[in-house]
Amino acid sequence: MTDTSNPGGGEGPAAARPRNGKQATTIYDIAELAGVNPSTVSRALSTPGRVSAKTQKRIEDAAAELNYQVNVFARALPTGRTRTIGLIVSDITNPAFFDVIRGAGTAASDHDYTLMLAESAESAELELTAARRLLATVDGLILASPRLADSEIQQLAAQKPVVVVNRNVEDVASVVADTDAGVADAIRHLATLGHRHIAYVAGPDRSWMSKRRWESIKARSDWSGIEATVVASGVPTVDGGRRSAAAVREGSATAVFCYNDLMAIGLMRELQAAGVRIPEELSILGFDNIFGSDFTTPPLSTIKSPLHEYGAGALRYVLDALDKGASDRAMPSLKTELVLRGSTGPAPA
Amino acid sequence: MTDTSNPGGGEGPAAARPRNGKQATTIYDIAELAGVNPSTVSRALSTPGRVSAKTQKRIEDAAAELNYQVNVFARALPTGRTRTIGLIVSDITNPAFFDVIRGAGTAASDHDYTLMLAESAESAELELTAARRLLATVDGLILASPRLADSEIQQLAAQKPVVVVNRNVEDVASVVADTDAGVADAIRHLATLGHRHIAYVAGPDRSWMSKRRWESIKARSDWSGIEATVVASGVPTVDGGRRSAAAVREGSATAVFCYNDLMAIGLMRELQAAGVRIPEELSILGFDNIFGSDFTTPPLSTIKSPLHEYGAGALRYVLDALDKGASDRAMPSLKTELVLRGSTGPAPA
DNA sequence: TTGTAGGCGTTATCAA
DNA sequence: TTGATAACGCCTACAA
Repeated sequence: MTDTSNPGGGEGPAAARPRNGKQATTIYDIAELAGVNPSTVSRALSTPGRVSAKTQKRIEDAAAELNYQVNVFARALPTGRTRTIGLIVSDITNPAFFDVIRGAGTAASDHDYTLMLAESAESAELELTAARRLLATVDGLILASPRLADSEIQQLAAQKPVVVVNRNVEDVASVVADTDAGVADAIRHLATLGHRHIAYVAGPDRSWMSKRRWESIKARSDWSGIEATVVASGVPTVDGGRRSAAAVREGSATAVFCYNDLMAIGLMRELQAAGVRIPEELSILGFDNIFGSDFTTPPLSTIKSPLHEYGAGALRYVLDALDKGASDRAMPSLKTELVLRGSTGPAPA
Repeated sequence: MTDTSNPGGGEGPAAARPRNGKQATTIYDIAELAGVNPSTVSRALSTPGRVSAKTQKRIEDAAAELNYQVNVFARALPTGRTRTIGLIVSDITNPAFFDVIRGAGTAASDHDYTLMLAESAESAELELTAARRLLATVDGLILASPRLADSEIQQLAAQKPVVVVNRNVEDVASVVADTDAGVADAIRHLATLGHRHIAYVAGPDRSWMSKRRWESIKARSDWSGIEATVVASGVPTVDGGRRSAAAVREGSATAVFCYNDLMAIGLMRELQAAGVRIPEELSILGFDNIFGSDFTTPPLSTIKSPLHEYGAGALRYVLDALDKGASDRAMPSLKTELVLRGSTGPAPA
């Protein structure tokens, strides 16, 4: 269709060097040009301060002139370090991970690290494969909403620093927000609006956070004298939400929390398609406050998660663990927050 | 807040080896256990077929018993190959890239390659940095909707196989869909509905595809005797679309194409907020058919792009280039397609 | 402060 | 078919 020209001539087995045929420049070239020993070049370039200012400059100039680029593999071989952090998200199409990714990415850049991103498409097997593959090349790993078993995660964490996001695993560092704060506000709000019975549409069974959210809702409802029940569970997608519509209608709840915004959107649309008016007949709440949660009519009320901080916090933690060997750094306290929009209203009479 | 326990004891400089203290097993260990030379192990494990069936099995058994894992750095040093392909997207928060990423990711897995994902956040500088960094470690690179200058891309392509998506760059392989097909259908549809004047809200000036889409719209409008004008341009986001609302209202067009769905959604919402009824007073069309483009009220009419195929096709091309050295493989012919939903209707009288 | 020399784990060349 | 041996590019004791 468009350009099908040769994107670069192959030159057989010499794939290591640039395709223009010239050898990539090494510290030996620099050493020669600067009139010093290669080891001095290595020191100057990797451990600034261990070389006299004069030779430092000479070496830097030579490096610049030769357009030198470190060979990360050669460096990784003796050190084992790559200045790279891996991030695995359970579903790249879930906008909730946008900000997690951005947060981790910018935090990585800030520290001159590179982020390697992979997704598991909600599959535990794929996740394990990706994790193992990544772990071989990165210095540390962040698992966002992992579907892996605790034992598998612990096994990974035994090899290199690992941080899980949105989940707790014994002996593994984790970044989780305090869901209680947002949930408390939400339930207080619903109580004020006259709701006496609320429902929860849960996420996947393997989701630690889905359970956590339910516990929070349940505790808070009890406290407020409101009845709360789990009416369904499913995949944490728009489609999963759609499929929960029947169960929701069968119940007698006048307000329903969904495990996340995606499910809430699916539920709302399916219900509306069946003629149910939102929020007049039913109030709907999501979790996370993802991109697009305000596109719907009515716009979705939701409990906002500090997505960006998940990513940034997790990354900083990994870096700390890398630096200090062990990390006793306290995780920042992250809070959720109620975002009221149009999908919640007074309980029907 | 949650678990802040030590995610793994540091053991000082020996970061290369597993944290349990044991050395990682090498081909030397296998050689010893199997009673052969390390070089034979290397052959057996990397170039199957160059070793007798008997020793092959012995080596594989030994490798399995010792739970051997190749050291990718050590392998990359002499070969220069990592079985890794880089993918840089201009904006990770644009759902249009979901399927591009998925397409490339699964195609990579199919061929036992790993995808490294990075984003440039619509910044040419960040993109160049990311591209250079990636290029050092990957075997090939895919640039999706790059903001780089042609010359910069050509420079990258001179080093390793590079494919650009959604853009044409001389002497660089590219994957682009035929926008004419979908645009022709759309304009025929609008003409039938009585529209005589349409507008185009363009994307970023650096976007090759934005220009391409305009050309297609213009050509097709001329052909149908419809007047077509560019009324605005901006960042390809919801917000960018919002900001084009004023310019759109000032014009006299009764139907407007936006560079992408994100802009179309922003425009529609801004207009609706100002009391404009869609599609009664104005028809709106987007491009790509992204996730969420049907969340709006009315749901968005759009021209669907073969997003998944962009990713898969680009990846296969890179792999081909890697294999054959040069690649004269023809790109698959990709077509766009009109998706009619609720944001288009008869021209107002 | 700088030079010397050995090693990181694999692949590749050359003999045997 | 297999074994010995030299790269690959960099880092790091150790010695000067």
